[in-house]
Amino acid sequence: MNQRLGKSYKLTRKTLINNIFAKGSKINSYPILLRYSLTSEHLPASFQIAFSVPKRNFKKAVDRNKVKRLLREVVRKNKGIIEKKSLQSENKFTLFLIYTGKEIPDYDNLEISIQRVLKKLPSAKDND
RNA sequence: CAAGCAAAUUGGCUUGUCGCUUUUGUUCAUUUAGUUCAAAAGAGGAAAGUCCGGGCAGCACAGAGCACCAUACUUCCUAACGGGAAGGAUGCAUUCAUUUGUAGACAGAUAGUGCCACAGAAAUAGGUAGCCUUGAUGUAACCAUCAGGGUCAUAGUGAAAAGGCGAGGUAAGAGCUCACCGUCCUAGAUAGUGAUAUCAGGAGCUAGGUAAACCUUAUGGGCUGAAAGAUCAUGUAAACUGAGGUUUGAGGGCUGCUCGCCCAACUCAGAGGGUAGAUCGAUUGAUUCCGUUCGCGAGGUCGGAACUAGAUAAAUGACAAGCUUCCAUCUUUUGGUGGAAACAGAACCCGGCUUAUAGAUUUGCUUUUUUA
Repeated sequence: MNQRLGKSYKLTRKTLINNIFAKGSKINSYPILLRYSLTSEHLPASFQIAFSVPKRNFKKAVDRNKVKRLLREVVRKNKGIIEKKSLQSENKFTLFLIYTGKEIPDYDNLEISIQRVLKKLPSAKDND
């Protein structure tokens, strides 16, 4: 199965990010906070996602990098969950994943947490 | 041999699976963007703090003064520096020894102002006690009282009390005079590029500290930073360019103030702006390595070779196994079990400084123990 998560999956456009925070929904399940939205614009990939680790909880850049790499790795292995949710629709997910924990997680526990959050995502529906 | 301190160097490795960024080739589609597969490359000594200096870029590069800021022994290195090298003087420690080591924003306290608790007669200046002495009065005299003069030798202080010590000298004293030491001065001599050193001559010698207090002197400094700035692409501004041109001044500009300078209503012509995005800026450079030669050294000359991250909501990772090192514990030992892998992540690029840093290696110094 394809487990790639390249550059096209990266959420970079400012307007889309602002849209998530303005109109999107959120799922809070410690230590993960997921904000998401649906868009009908053309995206180069099946969804786009951004990762964030607050500077408040991790003062050192090394630690923030490590957590973000772990987050990206887990999502890469589990991206099928997101793709299944939007198979039936023209719209695509834009996601913003924030790690709210205060300690560096290990891989296995983080995978359980993220799978739990992703499964709460509703299935996408076409706009009327 | 062990421990400590200082300096320098180094800053884990291998395999498998799944992935990320860039470049090159390649497949598909094609105006591009994209996409398949393969190969190559992919964090540091501090990438950090953003403390100095420079390159580069822009700001309308006439300028002057004041203010403000920085620096402060000498010579040299460097693109430059507040950095570095070598040296000088001073303090401290050490030594037979200016012998060795070490420290520091090491211009000026004789331009001026301020501050210095407590103590002390007195703190930058006077005369409290004391000593010596003159006059008056009292007294036989010693002496006492009053008024004046000289003086810092004596004084339970203090960080500091009019260079120190000895001799002469004096009514008592005093660099008042002298020897030695100290201090200051010199278009002096010698040595040195120089800071300065040694010697010579002169001055009786005007004074404690603080300039990381104000300040003075000398030298230097325009401001803003890569979110700078440039280009592209639906098209039309009050912003830009050129020509003409009014007002004497409201407003604006390249930092704070003053002066000075410039722009500026409007008309005509030209050219296109903003938001989002993309590309350039952006990695070939005061580059790295090797050799050569000059220099005590920091470094410089010459020759050869190499290309060594280029991301941008920001790549360089995850999992598994093994090795290596360290720690704890069990064990007589071999070894077993468990844990850990320092500090830390490029963001335009260089040169420095500062701070963080487990373990390993090397060198030097100090101390202790053991053996001979």
